[in-house]
Amino acid sequence: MAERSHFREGELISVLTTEPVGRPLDYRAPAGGVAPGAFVEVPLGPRRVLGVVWGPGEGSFDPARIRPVNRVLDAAPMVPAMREFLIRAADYTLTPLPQMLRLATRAPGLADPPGPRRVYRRGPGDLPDRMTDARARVVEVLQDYGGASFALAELARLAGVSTGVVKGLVKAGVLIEEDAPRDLPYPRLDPDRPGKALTEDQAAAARLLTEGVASGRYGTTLLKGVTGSGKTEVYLEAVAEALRHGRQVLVLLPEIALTSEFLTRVEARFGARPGEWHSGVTQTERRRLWRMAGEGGVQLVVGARSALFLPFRDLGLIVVDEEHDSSYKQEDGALYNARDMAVLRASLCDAQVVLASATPSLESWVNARTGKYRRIDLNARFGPARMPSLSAIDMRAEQLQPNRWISPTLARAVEQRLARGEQALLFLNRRGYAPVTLCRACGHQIGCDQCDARMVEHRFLKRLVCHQCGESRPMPEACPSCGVEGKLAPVGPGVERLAEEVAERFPDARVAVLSSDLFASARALKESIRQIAEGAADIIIGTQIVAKGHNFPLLTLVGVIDADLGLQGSDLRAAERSFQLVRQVSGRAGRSDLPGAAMLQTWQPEHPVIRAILSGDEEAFWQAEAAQREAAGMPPYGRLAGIVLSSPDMHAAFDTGAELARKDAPLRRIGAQVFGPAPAPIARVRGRHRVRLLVKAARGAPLQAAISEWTGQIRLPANLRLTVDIDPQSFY
DNA sequence: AGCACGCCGACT
DNA sequence: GTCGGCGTGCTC
Repeated sequence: MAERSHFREGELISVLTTEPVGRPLDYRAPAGGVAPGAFVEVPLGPRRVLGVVWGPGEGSFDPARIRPVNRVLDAAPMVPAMREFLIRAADYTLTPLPQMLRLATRAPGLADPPGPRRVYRRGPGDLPDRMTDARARVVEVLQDYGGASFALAELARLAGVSTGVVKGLVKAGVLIEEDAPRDLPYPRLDPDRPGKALTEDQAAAARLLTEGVASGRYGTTLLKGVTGSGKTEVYLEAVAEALRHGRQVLVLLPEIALTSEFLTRVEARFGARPGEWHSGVTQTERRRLWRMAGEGGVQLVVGARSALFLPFRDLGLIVVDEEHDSSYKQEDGALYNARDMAVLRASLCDAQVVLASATPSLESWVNARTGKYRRIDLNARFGPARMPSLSAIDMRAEQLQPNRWISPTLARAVEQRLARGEQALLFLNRRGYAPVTLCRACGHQIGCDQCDARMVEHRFLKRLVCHQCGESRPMPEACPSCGVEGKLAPVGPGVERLAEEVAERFPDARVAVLSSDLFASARALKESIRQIAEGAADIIIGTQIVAKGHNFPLLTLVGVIDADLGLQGSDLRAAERSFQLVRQVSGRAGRSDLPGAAMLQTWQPEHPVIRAILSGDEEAFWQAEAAQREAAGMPPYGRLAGIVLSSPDMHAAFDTGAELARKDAPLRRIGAQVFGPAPAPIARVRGRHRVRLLVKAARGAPLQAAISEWTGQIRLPANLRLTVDIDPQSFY
């Protein structure tokens, strides 16, 4: 993007704001001028809003009414590649550009003046007569960090003391309290510290990634490695190479719970902690990281998908860890897939992308096969650990009591592990006590008032919870439909109910339930996982959060309670997701030197997905799945877009849907078909009725342009919202 | 997103 | 006559 480097005072400039005004507006450059990409505050009607200098003014607006920029904010200007990224991402996802800019400015206090903050450091004074353990720890931390200054809370946390101890040391003359500028750069990472010794395979893989980074050009690599093969060590070498070239790195992780383990590894490898970006970090820290991304004061950022919209100055590498994970797809607000947007962003700033996974998405697998991505396989597990042995338990042949879900075969296997002092994991991807609550008097199933979903009993909370909208209410005594008391019965298992069965059958075992809703915070969950990994439990009962990259060295048996869950339904990705999930969770077994086993309880052992998992022949599974999608013209061989119309009035939504379906000429011109309108999978959410249309097009078709033209034909009635989801993750 | 403008029904 | 319902459109 060739552009002017500076606009002089009074010159006409166009500014993109975060307000939903469809295009940039013209303003006059302020005193002292302004650079393209600069973050500015501009007047808009009676308000002052955040904006970015987008380029020279258009000049089509009445010059007399053009107002000047209020002030230029104290932040590094957004680089051209970042602006281009926002434009392209907006075009791709059919999201208005201002909303895209909002994603890129999600940091608190961007407009604040750069004021000082109170910090604490070691002074020249001697240690006081009254030394305590707590005081010694504070002094030790300060020594470890060699004269650095800390915010009060941060220093107290690092030393594991209360803030009072720090204050006390100030009084005693040991510490100095002073003002320091805000938003300091992050400690430098040293890429040349020795890393872990790599195996030959790992070193070869690392070499390929490093060469890519050193080329200074765009490229995407699928790094496929079985659980425990050392993917992280390998891509950390690519990170090191980017750091050597002075370029920034972003590592995306699907779960906050995984970050702290990763931070520890980064610290061990590079000698300092990277920047951290997710919903759990403090506001001050978010602000600091956002600014340092632009200034180049942070070399490595570890974060959730929204970190992709940080205004990096010079991004040289993006790692998308567990790239198949469905949480990379943002499902509310702007609909984007962070994995795909990472590739887009990298292609615009000459960066490399590493997509890491043991069980890649079919999209990435196909892209690697067609040569669009490079593929590197890590096959051997690191050290003595081997892949677990896999077997099916045919539930048709098992003697199962009513309301019991652990088969005798699985129970015997669990008993063996208990006898040997090893751990067993029972995996069931269902939160709560029971998925259905049924009235035995009238047959009524308790549903959510706001959604067309069933309420799930959470016995631990003594409440019914809607997993769709989060609505909850106390567990009733009487049936809300017929009023009869004491006839409500749970149907089917959730992890809480499974825990009851386990407690009955294995009364001496220590049982831990890992389900996201049972923990107050990501921190608490993480701590619990750490204790369990160290042996604090004999039997672990878990939902899918256990499938995501945690290490349990003592674990030698994984029992999948319902391997068929997720095979039903007509969801495009049901087979793929089941395959990935079951493989991931069975990969938890036998990570250290103990051999592991995984047992899958299934009612249909002959199902192709179950057979593919058991055979261990992943390539055969992908090939079969890819052939099926290709024959059906489905992604990644065809393109899809989902359109959801929502309104409090069901008829209004349906009528508009029908009108859209009738006026499909713009779609027909590109050879696309429209299906629907039909009630969306969850036909009612928070009192709004949802109607869905599906557009299917050939791979190369200009889908976005056609959809814009198509939906632009109709005027939406008030109260009716239309959202477009390009490349939807799931639909029915 | 706000906020003003404006075009119709119910009130003093 | 005038207050106020919220549908429509503008913000440089």
